[in-house]
This record gives sequence, C-alpha cells and structure tokens, in this order.
Amino acid sequence: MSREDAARGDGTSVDSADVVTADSAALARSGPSRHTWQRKAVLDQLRQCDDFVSAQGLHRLLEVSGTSIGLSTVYRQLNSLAESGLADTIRLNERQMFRVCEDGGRHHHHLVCERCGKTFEIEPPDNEWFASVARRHGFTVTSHTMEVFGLCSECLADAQDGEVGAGSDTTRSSDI
Amino acid sequence: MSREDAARGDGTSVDSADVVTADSAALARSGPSRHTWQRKAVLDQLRQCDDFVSAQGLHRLLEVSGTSIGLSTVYRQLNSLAESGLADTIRLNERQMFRVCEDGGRHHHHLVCERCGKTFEIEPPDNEWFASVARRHGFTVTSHTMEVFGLCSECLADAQDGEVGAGSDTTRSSDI
DNA sequence: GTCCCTGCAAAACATTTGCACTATG
DNA sequence: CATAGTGCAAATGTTTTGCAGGGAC
Repeated sequence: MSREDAARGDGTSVDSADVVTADSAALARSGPSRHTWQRKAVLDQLRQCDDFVSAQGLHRLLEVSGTSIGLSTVYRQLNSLAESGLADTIRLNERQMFRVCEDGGRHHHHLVCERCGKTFEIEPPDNEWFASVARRHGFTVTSHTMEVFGLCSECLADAQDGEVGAGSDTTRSSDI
Repeated sequence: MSREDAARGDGTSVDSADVVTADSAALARSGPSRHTWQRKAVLDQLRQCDDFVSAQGLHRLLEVSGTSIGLSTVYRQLNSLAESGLADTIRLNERQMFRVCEDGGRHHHHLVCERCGKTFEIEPPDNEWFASVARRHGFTVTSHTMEVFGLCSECLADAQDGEVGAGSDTTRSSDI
C-alpha cells in the first residue's frame, strides 16, 4: 500500500474514497522481527554490498549464492529493515534500492556514481538554508530528499576513453 | 525505448542528468511534436494546474472536463513535455508528477506541501556546497535531485485542529 | 500522399497481498 | 502451542508498447 495520498496529490480527487485507511495499515505493517534464517540471510547479504541494491537484486544475489528464498520475503525484510532504520533507501532507475545503514537513523544523503553505483554518504548542506526557505513561504518543513549523482574518478576516465557509446550497458553493476 | 535510458543509470528523471550522453536515443524519442488537439489539451490542462499532477490525474481531469483522450497519449505528451523542458517532474507517492515549467530549463527545486500539494520553486543551496562534496570524493557531479516537503501554514493549522491522534504524519519519508 | 500521432488493449515491471503452511519463541 | 513469518501465485497500479487507422503537414 503505502499509498497515503492524504493530500490530493494527483490533483483530482474525483473518486478518492480511501483516506483514513492509511494509518491502520501503517501500524499493521511494522514488519517481521523474529529470528528466521531468512532475516539473517537478507541482512548478511545486504552487509556484503557496499552499494545500493534493489530487492530483486538482493534476491538474485542470494539465489546465486545458493540461498533459496522467496522474493516476497526479501521485500518484506528489506522494508522492515528500512523502516526500523537499519537500512536506508534511495530511488534509482525507478527502483527502490537498499543499503545497510551503520548509524541508526541519522539524517544523511548520498553521492552516487551513476555508472558504477559507488556510493558515499554526505552531510546535508547548512540547515539554516532549509529554515530560511521554509520561513520565506510560511512552511513547516517535515522532510526532504536529496541525492547527488555524478561520475567517480575511475568512471569518468573510462567514459572519456571509450566514448564510443559502448560503455552504456556494460557496467550496470547496481542492476544485478 | 525509454526503458533503456532509464535502465542505464541516469536515474534522476529529467533534471539535468543528460550530461554528454544526450545521445541519439534521446533525440530519437523526443516524442510527439505535431500540433494535435490532444497536445494542446494536455498542455492547457497542465497550465491550469498550479501544482503537480500525475499523468493519471491529468487524464482524469481532462475526462471530467469533457475531453475524451487516451491515457497513453497523455503519458506520451507529458513525457515529451518533460523531456523538452516545458514541464518538470518530481516523484511523489510513488507516482511521477508533472507541472508546467515557465522558465525553460533552469535548474530548480520544489517546496511541496505534503497535505495540499501546494508548490513553490526554490533556489538550490550554495553551489559551492556541491563542488566541495564532489571534490572531497573525486566525483564529477552531473546532476542532483532535491525536494523539500512540509506543511504550508494553512495545512499546519488544519493539522493542529484535528490532532486527534490521527496519522497527521502523512509522510513516511523513508528516503529522506 | 506520407508520415506521425492516437487509442486501445495487452505487456512489462516492481512491489504487495491473500492464504495455507511451517517454524519460532 | 499460538502465531508471526514464509512462499507461492495472483493481484495491484503505473507506465510503456504493438499495431491499425486517422489526422497533420
């Protein structure tokens, strides 16, 4: 679900009948917490990845390394981890990507190489900036998203070498 | 088609992800450009919306106002507009949302009320910040995404009225 | 007249969910 | 043992696409 369109986000509200149903759902789905080998497997595999992985990617990684596990379980565990702050997520290529999050829930952002997927955590810019933006428009800021994309030094070099348009699909590491 | 350039790794919708790679593919799928009444209808309807609308939302708006038009056409036109810089997009509630973009392609961000959808354009923070982040990690920054969510003054007031333990936390900003 | 654009239905896709079953605590 | 977690298949919901036909230029 997670379709908490409380706002008339899509600007229509023509047949929007479901509004209140969101909260109950939110509570109901705090996610798995028992110690199953699946949970451990997902977390272990996630820890082995330096960069962001998609649910499908992680599932495939697990399968490849001989661990047979249900895709839905991977989704459920991953969501659970994200919700409890053990993993953080970004959206890349229309997919939700996960990564272990060492420090509980501190607010941070990512610098992601759009070629090889290498990722670094970065600090948000001056908080004062958000405050001033908010003040200017009479807003109370509740959250923000920010990701910075670019090319790491190696990939930049590669890109300049093989500029023949070849590299495109050869290096989709993050797409496993 | 678009599936490919999405799969490649530019991840960040339209923003400014097209660095050097605004290659043939991009040109090839620039989308509809003829003057059909559908194109006009989509653009007109989009102009009437102050805030972001989803493709489906816009389609419904059109239908409601008596304009029968194919959903796929709406998608195609919207994508075309976004690609040519006439519209900008954000992702809200798992949907891609569109809005007319007055000033060609200048890079900007949005402050969005997560309750009523009200939107303001905001300037990015000090560019020096990006530069320093990039320098520190040896990156060449090609693009970035940023959206700030919050409550506008009216919605904040509303929220405080009906503070009956209701969700009010409409965001699960997991990917802040 | 030649294409491009449209519309429909069907596909593609990632993600979620219903339900019977199993393992955890 | 009770029940939370699993796995499968089916459902969901958004966005794209194949293709035949009609309109734009």
